[in-house]
Amino acid sequence: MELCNYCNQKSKAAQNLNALELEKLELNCNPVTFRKGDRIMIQNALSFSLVYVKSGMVKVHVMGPEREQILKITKGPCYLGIPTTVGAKINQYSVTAIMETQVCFIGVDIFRELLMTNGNFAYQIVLDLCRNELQNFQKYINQLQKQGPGKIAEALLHFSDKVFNDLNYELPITRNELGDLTCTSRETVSRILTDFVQNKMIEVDNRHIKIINKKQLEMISQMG
DNA sequence: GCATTAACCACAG
DNA sequence: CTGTGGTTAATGC
Repeated sequence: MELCNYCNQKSKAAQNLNALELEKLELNCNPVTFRKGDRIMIQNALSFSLVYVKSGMVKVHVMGPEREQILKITKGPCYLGIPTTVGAKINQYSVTAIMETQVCFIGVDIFRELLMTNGNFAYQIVLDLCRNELQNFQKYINQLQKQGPGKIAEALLHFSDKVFNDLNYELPITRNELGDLTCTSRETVSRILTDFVQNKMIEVDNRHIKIINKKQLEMISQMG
């Protein structure tokens, strides 16, 4: 087993742990590598561990009454499942790898113990949860009040700014999933993308996206 | 009414 | 898995 002490991808929170605490963590930390498409957490399953994504990329999604809803696409390093594991026992959502992803499953009991005994650790976790919630509020508003082009523009910019830090990138998901992420249909996604191409805002080659006119995309994203 | 927007269906690469 | 065309329903001048 990998030793947490020597882990080169320690979270900001875990950097506050002392040798003894890291040893405890080690006993309840199980590293696993997932392939693209593998389910890491399953909605409605009982779970006693949360997930620390060391590297890779995942989608967090729920099956709603009508359709699949993607809550977010996120890359490591990050914690996932803290709300649903610490706050509930049954997973409220699923997590699926969209590329090769290395994670550690961390037992909820040891995690609770660390929260209670190490304030600096706990503070970093709270900080993380806060940022997450704010980001979620932002997404609610965007998705509820913007119309199609605004939502798609926002998603494209999100990948460019927050995920890849590049104007050129490989879209990690299908058009269908992009629809599930932005609350539109795959048909609408593909129409809007060709529209963006015709208006010279982006270039598209299958999954490859190149943002040419970022200003205008931002305009559309903001105007809705 | 008429225009806009987007979902649903169908069908073709 | 994607792109496109037709149809339909909702919404807003």
